[in-house]
Amino acid sequence: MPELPEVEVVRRGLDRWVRGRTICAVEVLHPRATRRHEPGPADFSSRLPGRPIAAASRRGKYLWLPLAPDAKHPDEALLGHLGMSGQLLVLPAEAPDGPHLRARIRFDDDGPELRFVDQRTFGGLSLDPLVEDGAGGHLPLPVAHIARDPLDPLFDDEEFVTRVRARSSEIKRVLLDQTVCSGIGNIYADESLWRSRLHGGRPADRLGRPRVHELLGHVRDVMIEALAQGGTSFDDLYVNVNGESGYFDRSLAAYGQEGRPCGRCGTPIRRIAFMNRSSFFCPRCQRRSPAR
DNA sequence: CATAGATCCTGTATGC
DNA sequence: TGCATACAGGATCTAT
Repeated sequence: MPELPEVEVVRRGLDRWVRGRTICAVEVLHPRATRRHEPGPADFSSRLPGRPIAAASRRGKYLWLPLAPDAKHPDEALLGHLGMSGQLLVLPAEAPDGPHLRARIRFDDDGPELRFVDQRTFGGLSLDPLVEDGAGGHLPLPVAHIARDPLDPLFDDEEFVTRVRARSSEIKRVLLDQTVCSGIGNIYADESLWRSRLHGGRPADRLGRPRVHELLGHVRDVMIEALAQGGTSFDDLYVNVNGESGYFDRSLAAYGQEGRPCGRCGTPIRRIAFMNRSSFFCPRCQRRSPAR
């Protein structure tokens, strides 16, 4: 599932293969692909041709391609979210359409095209105005409420710790709240909690500042490590989140490891249902009630 | 306002 | 074999 490191790999691919090119044709093949674009798929398709792509940007799990502004067009961006199963592929125009192709973007240089492929259709594309981010930058309007991510140079560690400790919810839920800190999904939440020896069910407001600082450090570490691995498994003409093969060899200590021995103490990793999904943890290293 | 839970979706895996 | 069910889960919506 694409979380911050996977999305960053895609962003880098888009920056390399799509930035500077001018869109010439857009096809929407599934209505859900543009459901977040309020004016509808026809409007989405008709407003993009002729617009050059100026950059490839990201905050948390959101990706966007700022479009070069001109006299007729204000600052706006092609915004994308991969959801659970979305892929943005750069492929030769003659490559056959694979299954679950939801949208196609062609360029006026007749080079490789951009395809949005999404089996479970939780992802989507839209065209949105850019607004100021309060620090001299811009971001798409639907992303304005999303917090900076831990790899953002302007991420404020002290503010994060304060905001986490202001919440009475379980710490895992707070980690997954994209308005507190963006980019963390179920996998990296479990991995960070395991490294921190924290049970995801611990109330956030009962953790001391040093504990939350340490947790943030582990969040950052696990993301940087995953990014370093992800950067190697892609070939050039293929901008891909290969949810199955590319990243499943990540060295996961907790996520998906039910029944396998904890890397620290050997106790079998347990799986419990939480927030309509699974949580994996070591029942010995990660106690719900802290030892006295 | 903060919080918790339901909901969207479809291919794959599992159970009877 | 075939059908039904569980599962994967990010973001948003609704209810309290």
